[in-house]
Amino acid sequence: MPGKMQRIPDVVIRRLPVYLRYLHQLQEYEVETVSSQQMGVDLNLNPAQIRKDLSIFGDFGIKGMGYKVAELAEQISEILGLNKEIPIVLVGVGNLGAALCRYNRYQESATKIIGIFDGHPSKIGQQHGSLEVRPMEELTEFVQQHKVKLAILATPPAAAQSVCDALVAAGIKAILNFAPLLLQAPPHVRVSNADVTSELQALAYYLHG
Amino acid sequence: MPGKMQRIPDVVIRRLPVYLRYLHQLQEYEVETVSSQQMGVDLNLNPAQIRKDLSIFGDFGIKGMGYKVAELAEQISEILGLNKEIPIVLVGVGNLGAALCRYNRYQESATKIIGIFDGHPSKIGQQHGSLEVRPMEELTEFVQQHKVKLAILATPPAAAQSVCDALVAAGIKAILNFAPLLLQAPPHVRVSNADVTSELQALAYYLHG
DNA sequence: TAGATTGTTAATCGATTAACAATC
DNA sequence: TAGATTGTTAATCGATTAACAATC
Repeated sequence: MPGKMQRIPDVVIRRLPVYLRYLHQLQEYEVETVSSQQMGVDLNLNPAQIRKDLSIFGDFGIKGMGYKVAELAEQISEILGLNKEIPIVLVGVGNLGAALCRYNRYQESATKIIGIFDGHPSKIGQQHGSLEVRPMEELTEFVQQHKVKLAILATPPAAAQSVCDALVAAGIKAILNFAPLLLQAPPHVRVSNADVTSELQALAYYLHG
Repeated sequence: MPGKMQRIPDVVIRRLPVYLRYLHQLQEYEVETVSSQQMGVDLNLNPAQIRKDLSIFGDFGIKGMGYKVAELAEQISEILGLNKEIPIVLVGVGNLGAALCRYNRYQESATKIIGIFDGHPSKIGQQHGSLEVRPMEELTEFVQQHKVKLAILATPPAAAQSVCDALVAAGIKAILNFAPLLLQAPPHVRVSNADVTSELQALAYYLHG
């Protein structure tokens, strides 16, 4: 669909990592091709939806045959921009932050935490894996020097908005926010909320009803 | 709207905790009433949507005046079932699990982790806050004895599906899944995915484009 | 009362799904 | 070729938003 401009819904973008992980799994079992029908069964999705999602980005399938697993995985990686390493800064090295930090090392994903920051003096210099906690004062320079565009925010809620502002000012384009509050950020900065308490509260609804 | 039966979209349920937190914030500032207009501005939502969401559950507002903050917070808590403590079991006490465990104590929310479990022998008996890691063998009995309906799954992906099966068999009704894989669960069990890698990969898309 | 704001209906918008011609 | 499965159009479904009568 060359040249055709079109807004891609966020809900589609959020399914791409799901497809990608599934394809990687198939690769482990040395499956070479897969149909949208089969994907639909395994992922609990409508096959037409899967085909539609994929066809937004190109004609990746082969009629009568399905999709080549390795090729499709490659294409989705490319769409998401995962072919090169994506550097991340993490701000707030508390319980959760430290866990994410260690978690980071075992994952083989393009996204990689390369700098960790905390506002609390006692934390500065602490070692987490191969990373040392840096003071907030170094944030802007670090982000700009390493061309970091993605940040994880895991501070206490009281500090979150000012950290967010600092990240935005430093040129960050997207934030994964674990702090339990609604961040105010300009429209060109994408914020994704991953607050555990809210998730649990929403699930609580389904326990009665 | 007494007696009127209607399916409530998940997207509405997921907004309720957002409203609730906002109302709690207003309470801290001793704001007594709030209009959907004001809420819309502060939460970046359409006021009509907020009114519609709330009116599904009852007539909580006062025409010409707005909503009483304390009363609305109470109502939403009730809708979500947060008026009584909601016991949670956490399975998988790795980095993330342990962090969630400690995190748990500082939050003042109705949802509370009361039992933590791990399949790895070396972890059994470890203390995390006031909780001691229990062996998987005790899971079913614990869940049933304490009438636990909500679980957090934070095991490595290889163990996740069998843990999920065990949780379902024990009578769990909802699972917050941090493991990076798609869990297969029966329709009466609600699964919410909170996989960090997928979140980051989706955000990666917005860094170029 | 006059002004403000709700709850709700109707209009709009957007996403999902069914259906099928194209074609491997 | 016959069977299978894509990419895409059209139909459906559902969620968001605008508009406004009801009313505090």
